Amino acid sequence: MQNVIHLNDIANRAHATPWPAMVPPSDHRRLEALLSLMGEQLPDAAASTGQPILLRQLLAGGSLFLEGTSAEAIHFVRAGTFKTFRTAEDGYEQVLGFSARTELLGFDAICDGRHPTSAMALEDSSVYTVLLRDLATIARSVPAFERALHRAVSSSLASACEVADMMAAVAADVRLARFLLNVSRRMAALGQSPLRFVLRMSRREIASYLGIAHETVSRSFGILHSLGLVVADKRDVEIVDIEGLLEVSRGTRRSDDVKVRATHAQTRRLRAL
Amino acid sequence: MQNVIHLNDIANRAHATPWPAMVPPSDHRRLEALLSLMGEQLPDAAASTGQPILLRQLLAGGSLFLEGTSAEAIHFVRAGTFKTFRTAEDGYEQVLGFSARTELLGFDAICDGRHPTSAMALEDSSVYTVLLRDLATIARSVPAFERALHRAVSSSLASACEVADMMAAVAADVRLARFLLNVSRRMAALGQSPLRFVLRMSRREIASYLGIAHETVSRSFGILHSLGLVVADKRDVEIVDIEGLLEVSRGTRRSDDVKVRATHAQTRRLRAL
DNA sequence: CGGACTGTTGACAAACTTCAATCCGAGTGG
DNA sequence: CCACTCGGATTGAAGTTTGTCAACAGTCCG
Repeated sequence: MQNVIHLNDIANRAHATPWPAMVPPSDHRRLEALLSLMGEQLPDAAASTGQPILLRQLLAGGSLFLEGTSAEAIHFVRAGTFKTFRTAEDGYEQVLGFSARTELLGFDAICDGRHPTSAMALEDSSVYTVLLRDLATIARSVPAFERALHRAVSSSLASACEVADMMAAVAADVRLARFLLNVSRRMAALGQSPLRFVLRMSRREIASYLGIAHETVSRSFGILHSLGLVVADKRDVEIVDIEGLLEVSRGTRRSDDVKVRATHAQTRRLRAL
Repeated sequence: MQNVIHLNDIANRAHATPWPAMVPPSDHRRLEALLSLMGEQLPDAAASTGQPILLRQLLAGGSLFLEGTSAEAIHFVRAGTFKTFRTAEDGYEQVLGFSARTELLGFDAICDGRHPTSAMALEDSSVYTVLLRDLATIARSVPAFERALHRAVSSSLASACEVADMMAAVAADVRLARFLLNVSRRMAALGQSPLRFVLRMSRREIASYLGIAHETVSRSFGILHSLGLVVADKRDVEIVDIEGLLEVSRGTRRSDDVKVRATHAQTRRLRAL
């Protein structure tokens, strides 16, 4: 309900703002731009299929799609930042990830036709949207698009692993260190400074993402600061000692669990011979 | 290294066992079986492309692929159970997920050509293997395969969300409750009893997956037992009161975090008008 | 039977969540 | 225009959960 209102609102103000909510498709150039974004060569000129690729722009706080709604498209982030999240029955919001330029959103809805998550813009953002209806056609007629899609999906899976990496194994300050290093790497990949950046998400969102209380996030920032590793003022972050931060990020749980596990695995393999 | 040894060993004993490690491709029938497994219609007879789809069989404890090795194929689980995991420098093993029949493994390696995770069989298992070299060709020539692939990838993404759901938000006994319900649903989806099943993984693996100590897993089993919700003897589990288990699984953190967040989002949207 | 592993339980210390108070910045309304 | 409110962020104190260390029962296998 809220989203309907919201989307309408965005659409309504389209005439009054330099950010129209939905740009009508302009064949080929759009595809070219998308492939360029995703690091693929331009399609051979013959590939001008005229398939509709939409450019959609959202304001900070705008929803790209909502949990539970039917899946109609996938989206490649062109600019800005999104968070994906699920909302529990009691209203608790679990942040599942943050997505920046070149990342893919909405693909997890294909398997059952409904979005298992919501996605919201954390700042003014824009995405290339490909309708599911056209997906197979484009993929088949433009190999470069298919490659880009496969890589984007694969990246999504890989970064899902990183989420687990951060949440599952460690103390709060180590989680925060890993999070900051993760952000740092992403910034570098986007050609921005990996040592000085502005977080686009609130402490609460970070806390939900890392699986800790937001007060603990603040305290962990304090710990990293007192160790001389980072300087943070609200959302402005500077990494002072990245080596030290890496050192902290290596902390895990007690590791005796595992060595036995490895031994066990070897045992099983040997036993199998 | 170990895996090379291992695979060779498996291959060596192929002549002495009913479980050959690598079955030579037998065109078309293999593809048909794979598509049937993935819930797609048989391809039109014309689609007999003769693309190699391998059937690979592994013993309990065998590695399907190892973290850091170059990616050469993707795998559809035909039978058995796998765990995927990453090993930290200090040897701590973070379990990222468990995969059963119809699930896809190895796709997260496509983006950079190296496996970010390892996969190991928890019991005797078998997979259909499609070489990356052939992937685009098959996908383009067999639409049903492409659909199946997209759905499988999408499912992987969706279940990655569930991991986050379990690990990030809750007390240990709630995590365990969610885990058991998750297993229960998967069992149901595979046509087995959702109320009585055998876990294929150890307490340590569950603990790593849920991000808690293995002793805490034992204690949480004890709590769920004392609440009259489940009866567990080692890896044999019976869900006695699934409603009660669902009730427990709904527990989250204090939820005031979120409601404000929603208000905030609305504010931003309204402000934007 | 010894060795190795799984699973369970107890005790204690450490870390975290929660509740609470405060500061600050931004937008609202008088 | 300024006081006011609301939410973000930080910090303190208290209570609880959980991780860790340790010991032990049960199982499988050589």
